[in-house]
Amino acid sequence: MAITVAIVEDNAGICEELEEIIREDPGCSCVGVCRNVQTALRKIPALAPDVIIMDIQLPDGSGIECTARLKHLLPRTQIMMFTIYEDSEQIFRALEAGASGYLLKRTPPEAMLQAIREIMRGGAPMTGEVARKVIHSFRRTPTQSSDVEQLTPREVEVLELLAKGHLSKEIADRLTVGVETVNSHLKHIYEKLHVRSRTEAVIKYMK
Amino acid sequence: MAITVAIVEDNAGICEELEEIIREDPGCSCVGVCRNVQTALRKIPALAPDVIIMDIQLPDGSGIECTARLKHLLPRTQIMMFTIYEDSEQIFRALEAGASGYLLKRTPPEAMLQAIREIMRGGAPMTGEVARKVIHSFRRTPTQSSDVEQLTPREVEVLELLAKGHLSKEIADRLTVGVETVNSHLKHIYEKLHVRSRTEAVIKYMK
DNA sequence: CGCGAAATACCCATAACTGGGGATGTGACG
DNA sequence: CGTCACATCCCCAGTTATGGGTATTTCGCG
Repeated sequence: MAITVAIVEDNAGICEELEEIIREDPGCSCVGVCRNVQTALRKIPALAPDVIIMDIQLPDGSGIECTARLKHLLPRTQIMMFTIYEDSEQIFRALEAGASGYLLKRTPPEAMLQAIREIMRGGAPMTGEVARKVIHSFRRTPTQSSDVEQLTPREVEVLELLAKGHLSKEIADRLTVGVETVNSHLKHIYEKLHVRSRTEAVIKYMK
Repeated sequence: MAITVAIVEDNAGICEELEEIIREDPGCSCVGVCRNVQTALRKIPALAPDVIIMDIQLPDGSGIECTARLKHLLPRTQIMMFTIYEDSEQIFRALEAGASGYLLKRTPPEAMLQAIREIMRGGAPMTGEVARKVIHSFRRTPTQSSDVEQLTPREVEVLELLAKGHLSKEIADRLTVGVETVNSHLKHIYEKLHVRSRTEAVIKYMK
């Protein structure tokens, strides 16, 4: 059975090019084309396509907002961003909204079919630069760890419970020690993390 | 000029296979092979290869720890994980440690050369399943918004300052209102978020 | 053995927070 | 005009947290 694809894209040229490529492939069929957010939200839920190709810059709103709404209505539909924006802000917001792929428009159109198959296989097709930005966002800044890592094992244990929102008394019970002990640990934690309250400590711990 | 590659891998068969594939490519050259973490940390810094292919399970420790140390010594070297582990825990820890690629061992060896070129171009080669897991980690859970979004604008303002670690008094000054007002807002915030302390509120706010 | 770090526990004063009450003014909405 | 949500302020009693001590035990290191 063919993969059903819907397109949300305002540029007529790109739109037709995409449509043609998809129609030419026997494994895919294009079931709908929308030129703006409003039409997309009205028509696509009924179509329930397997894949949506989504532009970001649309005449009546953002494709990211549109992605969030459609993903909510169609959780099993895979949404692939197809845009000129390659700044981290747009990328992360699109992924938060529920996109599973992110291709830049400079990507050769032929690669789109490849990407559609990839996204249906459970992959996440991305342009190389996008992938690198995503990966980089995981990088742990070596600053914070330096602070947290000079805590003793016991102090880390206390801090973990603190970061779950427990009171000192609850932490004491969990560790089967006195409240006074927890207070002592907290004092040391505050000193080492250079903070003045449990809230600040938790914020620092959670980065 | 050829791309220099070092391999950290304990399995002799895989190791030789990788080495051969790399040697056969005119654009790459294999400059070192290590069978464990200790050797890798001793030999590779002097080799300063362009790319390191890193296993995770090594006889004398974790390739993730090894990745963190090598990346610190050689910031411009690209490190590609090559492993059987596909659980999110390992993936994210490897990326945090500084890896720029993550291939599973079931990946056909021929794809390795492709991946090496990709990683040098500034990309981030990943197996499809890995890419999807990475992307999914960005998904915003719709739970948070439900709770937080029923706060009034002013309450959100207070919560934001709370999440920066400020005391009630500091929040009051920043908003040019009395401490009592901030306390009132806090009471309402606690009710709406179903929490009992500022720390819990901040945790909930930061997800 | 002596030293220091870590974990444990206690005391205490001050400060901050929590949760209950009530009170006022404003602005939106029907 | 009345109602309601919101923001503002106040009081107060009880709890919790903060920061300054001190002290004991255990454990590893030289």
